[in-house]
Amino acid sequence: MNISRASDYAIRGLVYMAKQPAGTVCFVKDIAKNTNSPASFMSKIFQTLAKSGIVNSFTGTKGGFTFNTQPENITIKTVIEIIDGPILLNRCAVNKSACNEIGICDVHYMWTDIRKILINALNSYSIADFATDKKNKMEVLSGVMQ
Amino acid sequence: MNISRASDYAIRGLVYMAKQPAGTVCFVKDIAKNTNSPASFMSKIFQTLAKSGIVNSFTGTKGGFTFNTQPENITIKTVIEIIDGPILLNRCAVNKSACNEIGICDVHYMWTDIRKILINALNSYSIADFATDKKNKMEVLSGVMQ
DNA sequence: TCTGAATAAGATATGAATTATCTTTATTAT
DNA sequence: ATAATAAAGATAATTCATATCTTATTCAGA
Ligand code: SF4
Ligand code: SF4
Repeated sequence: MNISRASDYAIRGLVYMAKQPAGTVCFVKDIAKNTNSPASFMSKIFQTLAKSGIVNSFTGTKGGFTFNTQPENITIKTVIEIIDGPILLNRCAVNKSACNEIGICDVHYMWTDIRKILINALNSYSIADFATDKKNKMEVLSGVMQ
Repeated sequence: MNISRASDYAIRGLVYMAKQPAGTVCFVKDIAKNTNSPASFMSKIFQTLAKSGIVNSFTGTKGGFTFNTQPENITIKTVIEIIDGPILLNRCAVNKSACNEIGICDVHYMWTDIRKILINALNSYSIADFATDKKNKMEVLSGVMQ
């Protein structure tokens, strides 16, 4: 039921990037430091993000990462899918051959239903939502905070 | 993000039980056979369900399991929590000491929000929903099925 | 042009959790 | 007694999450 640590790090790493001036080339070292995450692990994570195309990577001295997609257009669902793979609560959700009960299973439908709800929720937040001042964000996201 | 196999088995095992006449004492052997699940594993799972109190266990010949809570009142959330533990998408959701970013973390609020949505969805289905004829169930749950 | 530092990319290792299975014990009906 | 059942505990196999280590790439400066 948990998302992985890797996804948590990825999201917060991208939020850190989104807080920098647009176009800034960010080093893994700095991203890791500012998110209290292991640099070596974060490096791996950003490799995966780069492969997916949502960030650019530049090797060598002065290398690093920049956004290739606007933070507004990167949803939490997108990030989790890149890092953890397809979002699913039960194996039958996406892969028909993952379970041979499909067709006779009473509860299969429920999982597709709940999965839709979850995906919708994860899609309703973008990286950009967290890049602005925290107080403002809270007010925007929750409507009213006391 | 996945629920465990154990929870999947538990849910389908309980649905099988709910299909039997009320009060029937069910053997793990039969529950496992009718759900295509490993009997030894299912035995372990029902031990846990019994400990939680939602089913009764009877040892000895003609022993087995019966409901201790009406299937209508056993939601999917209940079952998953018994088997997999508290429902959470990220470690910060329930345990404040699980992450030392809490307090400074930009995205913490999001996880509490999405968690609520997920829990609500899991609570909207009960074991009894799947114990009746499949076609009827589909119609009830989805409103209109084509 | 060389050398070295900074960086990402790729390969490997560790550890924990999941998914079972096996064995023994306790209980009960016949 | 015997057979049938679950409970309990130990252990094994597998998979996955997590993290580190090694290699390749790029660039700046001598
Ligand atoms: S819910 Fe049904 S179809 Fe889905 S994995 Fe479980 S048994 Fe298979
Ligand atoms: S979202 Fe923030 S508070 Fe929650 S686990 Fe991740 S870093 Fe910690």
